Amino acid sequence: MARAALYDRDDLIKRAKSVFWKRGWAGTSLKDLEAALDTRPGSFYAAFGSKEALYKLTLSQYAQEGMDNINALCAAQGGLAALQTYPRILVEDPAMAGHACMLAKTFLELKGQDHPLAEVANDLLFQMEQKFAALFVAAQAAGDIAPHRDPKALARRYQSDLLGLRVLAARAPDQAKAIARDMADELGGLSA
Amino acid sequence: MARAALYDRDDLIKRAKSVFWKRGWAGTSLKDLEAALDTRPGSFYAAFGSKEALYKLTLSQYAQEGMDNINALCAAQGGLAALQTYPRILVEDPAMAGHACMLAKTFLELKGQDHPLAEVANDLLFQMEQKFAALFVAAQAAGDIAPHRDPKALARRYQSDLLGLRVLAARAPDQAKAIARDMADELGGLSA
DNA sequence: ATCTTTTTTGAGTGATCATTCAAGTATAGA
DNA sequence: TCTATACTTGAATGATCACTCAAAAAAGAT
Repeated sequence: MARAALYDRDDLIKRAKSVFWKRGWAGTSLKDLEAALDTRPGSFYAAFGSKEALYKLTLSQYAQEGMDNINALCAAQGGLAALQTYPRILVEDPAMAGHACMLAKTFLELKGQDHPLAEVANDLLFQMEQKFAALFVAAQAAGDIAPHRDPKALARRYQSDLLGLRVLAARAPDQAKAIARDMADELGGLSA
Repeated sequence: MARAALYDRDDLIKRAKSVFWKRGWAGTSLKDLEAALDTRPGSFYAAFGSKEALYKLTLSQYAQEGMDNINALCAAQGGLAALQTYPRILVEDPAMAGHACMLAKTFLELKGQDHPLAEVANDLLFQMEQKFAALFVAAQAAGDIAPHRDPKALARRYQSDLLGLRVLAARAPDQAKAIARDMADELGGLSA
């Protein structure tokens, strides 16, 4: 054995995620990361291998947190209520508001350059969509949503609305709140 | 008098717009632009001054084209019908599909770096919103939308939905068509 | 044909980019 | 205490970035 690392790896990923989320892929330089992580190049590359590998880790952590949030909401309130509350949280939680969805930002920034990270973000977005679809299925089984509705279509529309909502939240936070309310109301009207 | 320029300025802006739209601000290098415009550095800087100045011109041209499209739709079909057709066009027109809204992309990429272009994109998005609001007002006056609805709120929601729609259109074009249809249907239900 | 004015060319600028690596430092096990 | 093994440091790498500028080329005016 020998010397142990001075840093907490998960904490470094968390800090990197915050920087990448805000500044994007090309907008974040290694100097930015070294400052945020308090790390010198050698340690950085020993720990993560490359800027791209670290970005990938932050995307996974970001998506996992999103899943955790949904699951917590779901356990506390049930499926449909969770879907209704989630937009409001996205818009009101100071940790979220101000930045749009990191997955969507990554996809939009890098898709046109055929960068591998765009595909990673896209996959994670699809996983989210499937999670939403599962919640719609459950809500339908519980009788909260009329039988003739297609849960997959509802999930896609829900995610699409969420994306638009979060772009607006980055532009005009107060107006986003009204739209989050509208979304919740509409979900309530799906039983007919 | 003396030698005349070899290029058509508007055509150069159009070509630059296409590159910037696809690759984004940081993802587009001057080499990319020189290749797309068939221009050498000296001419480029004589014509546009800087990469940023050209990007600004492309944003304006992009927004102007959007306005023109809306106005044409409006003249042909009337206000509400135009609002209903627009999402479908955005998703089906091969010139549009595949890329999300350039204004939103620009805003999302550059907002976190406090880049001046983010504010430019934001302003143009607001102008679009006001255009939508005017159409909702007209549709209300024509009796197509119930009096208790708030046209400004409808416009914000419409734009938000459009943004989400166009992100999805960049990810999964075929699924976006179904959502464009949903949006049109919902607008038809606003008379109650 | 010559002059004047403008555009075009392309090598060159310094800055910054992500990344590497040899040398220095710290620690667990013997 | 000594040694083996890892981690940390920071100067250096070549590539690419947006941009400049002096010289060459082109064309209307006379």
